[in-house]
Amino acid sequence: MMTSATTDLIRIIADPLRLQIVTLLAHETLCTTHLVEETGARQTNLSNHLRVLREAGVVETEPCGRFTYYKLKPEVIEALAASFGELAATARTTIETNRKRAC
Amino acid sequence: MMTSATTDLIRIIADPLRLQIVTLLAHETLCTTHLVEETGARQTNLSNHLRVLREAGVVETEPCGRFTYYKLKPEVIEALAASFGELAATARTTIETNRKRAC
DNA sequence: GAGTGGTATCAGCCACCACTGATGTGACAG
DNA sequence: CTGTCACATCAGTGGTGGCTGATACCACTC
Repeated sequence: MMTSATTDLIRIIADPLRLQIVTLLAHETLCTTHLVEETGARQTNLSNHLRVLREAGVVETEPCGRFTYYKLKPEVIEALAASFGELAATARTTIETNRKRAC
Repeated sequence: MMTSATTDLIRIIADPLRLQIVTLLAHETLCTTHLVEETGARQTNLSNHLRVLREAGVVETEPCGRFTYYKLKPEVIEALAASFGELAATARTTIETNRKRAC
C-alpha cells in the first residue's frame, strides 16, 4: 500500500535539488559547505531544502562545532523502495493476467 | 544511478492525483470513465494528467470503441523501484560504515 | 442524417513553492 | 571583545503547473 505519508515523501523527494541532496548524502555524510560546493546552489536555498528534508524525517543533523553534518536515514529510502517494489509487482500481475474492468 | 530520466519520472509521479491514477492502474486496467468515478476529479483534469503520463511513457492507451483503456507499464515502475532500492542500499552502507567527509 | 456519450484539446486563472537578499544566531580564532 | 565563518530564519517575488469551462473530435445508436 501507498500510505499518505509515502505520498508526501515522494513529493518532497521529487524536487530536483532535494533529490540531488539525497543522492549525495546517500554516498557520504556531508555538511552544508560541502553541499554548496557540490550542488552550486546558494547557502540560503540549500538551508531551506535541508529544513524541508529534516522536518520530513528524511535526514538527521549532527552538530560538530560550527559545522552541521547531514546524514540520510536509510530506512526512509528503504520504505520508499519497498512501496515502489510492491506497486511494480502489482502492476506486473495486472498486465500478465490482463485484469481489466468492463465498461 | 539516478539517471535524469528517472528524476523526471519521479517528478511526474509525485503529483497526488497522478500517483492515485498510477496506483489504481497498477491494480486494474481502466478507462477514463472509471478513473473519473474512482478519483472524483473532472474529466478534463484527468485527461490532462493522463496526457502527461502517456507522454512520459508511464501508461499506454488501448482504444476500445468509444472508450480508451489506460494500462500501466510495469517496467517503468520496476525501474523506479530498482533505482530506489539501489539508493537505499548505498545509504545503508554509508551509515553502517560511517562514511563522512571531513570539514 | 441527428443525437448522445466518451475523450482530447485549448486558453485562462490562481495558488503553491523554489529562489533570493537581508538579517540573525552561535561557535571558533585572534 | 571583535571579527569571521557556518548556518538558520524571514519576507518578498516570480514562474511553473494544476485546475477549470468551453469546445472540438470521434464512435456508436437511432
